[in-house]
Amino acid sequence: MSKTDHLRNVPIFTDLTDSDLTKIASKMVPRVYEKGQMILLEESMGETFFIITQGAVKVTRLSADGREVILAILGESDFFGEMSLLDGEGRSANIVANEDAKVLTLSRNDFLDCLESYPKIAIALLEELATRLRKSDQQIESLSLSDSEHRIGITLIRLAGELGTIKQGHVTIKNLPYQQDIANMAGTSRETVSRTLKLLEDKKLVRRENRNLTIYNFDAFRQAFA
Amino acid sequence: MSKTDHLRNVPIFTDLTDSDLTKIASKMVPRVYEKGQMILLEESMGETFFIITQGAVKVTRLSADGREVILAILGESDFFGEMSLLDGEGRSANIVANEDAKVLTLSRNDFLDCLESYPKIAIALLEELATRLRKSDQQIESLSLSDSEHRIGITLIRLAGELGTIKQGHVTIKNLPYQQDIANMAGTSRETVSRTLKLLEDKKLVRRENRNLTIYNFDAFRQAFA
DNA sequence: GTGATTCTGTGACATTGATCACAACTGGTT
DNA sequence: AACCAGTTGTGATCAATGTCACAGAATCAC
Repeated sequence: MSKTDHLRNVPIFTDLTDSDLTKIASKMVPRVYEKGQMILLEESMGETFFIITQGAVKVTRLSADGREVILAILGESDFFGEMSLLDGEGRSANIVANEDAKVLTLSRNDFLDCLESYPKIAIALLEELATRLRKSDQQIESLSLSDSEHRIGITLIRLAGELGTIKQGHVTIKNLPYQQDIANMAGTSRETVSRTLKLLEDKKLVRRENRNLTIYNFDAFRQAFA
Repeated sequence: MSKTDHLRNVPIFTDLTDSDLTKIASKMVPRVYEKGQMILLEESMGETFFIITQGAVKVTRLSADGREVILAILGESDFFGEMSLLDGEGRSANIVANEDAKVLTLSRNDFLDCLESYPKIAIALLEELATRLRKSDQQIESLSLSDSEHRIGITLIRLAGELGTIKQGHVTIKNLPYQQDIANMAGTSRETVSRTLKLLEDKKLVRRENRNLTIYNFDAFRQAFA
């Protein structure tokens, strides 16, 4: 798949003509990372915009004593790095390749040029940031008000949205992340995730086999937890 | 103060010329709310953009059983309502006047027109959303990793930023919100806030008198909690 | 000023869920 | 097959903090 083809799938570029896409694509530089590799480090100045063309990355923050919060897991056609470019502050999160990943990068100036020259990109980006803010707000709510079982349920819903495939009403998350990662997304401990997944299985809400997890009735599940 | 003067103070309009400001101001309609009044209701479709010219509002989400999370407290020159306009989703939060408040409103169409006609507004708005997203991420981190004392400390820092006045190194928050509201911002209980404020006072980190709270050494305080 | 209402302080108690410790499993490697 | 590192399951323990209950303060309304 060509660079241009990749760009076409990215929400913020969908409104552009092919020739505009090609122009932008020509400025983008591909890079490759292996699983576990750090892509962006907290505290460093962000100077690059990234689009994921293959694989997945996790966006994290680390506490002083080394514990980790996972803010998001991003996959193909998702992008990151825009925050520092927009408000000029240093990076506030780390990005790590969660599996082998390929990305396209755009320099600060080229990115800002795009925004100036294509107002549609700016507006689409606003849309995307609004959506992210909405998700963050939900996350804050659930961390504030829900117990660990609900938080884990909500985390599974998030994962289903990002990594799941639907098949006649039930959603399967292939290659479920490690329990430690789920814990870091849900703001709880690894052991609690282990116990809760078992509980959900006992309640016949989900089934696990190998590294896959299936939510039997996704709508009911959402109803129960969100 | 005229409408135009108010607009000039709003970050997303600062780059505009006076004549542009006047043009926008002419489309804005003022409204007044009294303390406690609901300005926007969750679930309803957002169709208006608001700028606060006087007073303060709180942005909340409510759980099924009536508990409340306060996502933000907004004051003069802050704005809200833009999220639904941008991504077309229904409202995800409630807005309540926290004290008597005056606002200027802009209709959906006029707002979107502004974005199209003044790319600078779009870019400034991107900046603002990036900043908010950053704050949300911090909030998620602290809810996930910090104990109640730290979360309350961080909440006081947020409040200081929004409502505080600096005076030779120490910051005073006049008219400290009720403990219940602080609890709803910090994701803890009212009683814990009461005990923790006392603890911070015992540690000589803050002083309380009447409804004001002073943080003696703001930098040190931030160091200790953020 | 008096009463009513709303906020705050504080003890007692119950509970959630973190932590520790270790066993069992899994998947890859030699 | 035997090993090993990385995951997961599970019991025991315990501290943090939510909840309940009520008293004392502050504020508001008349």
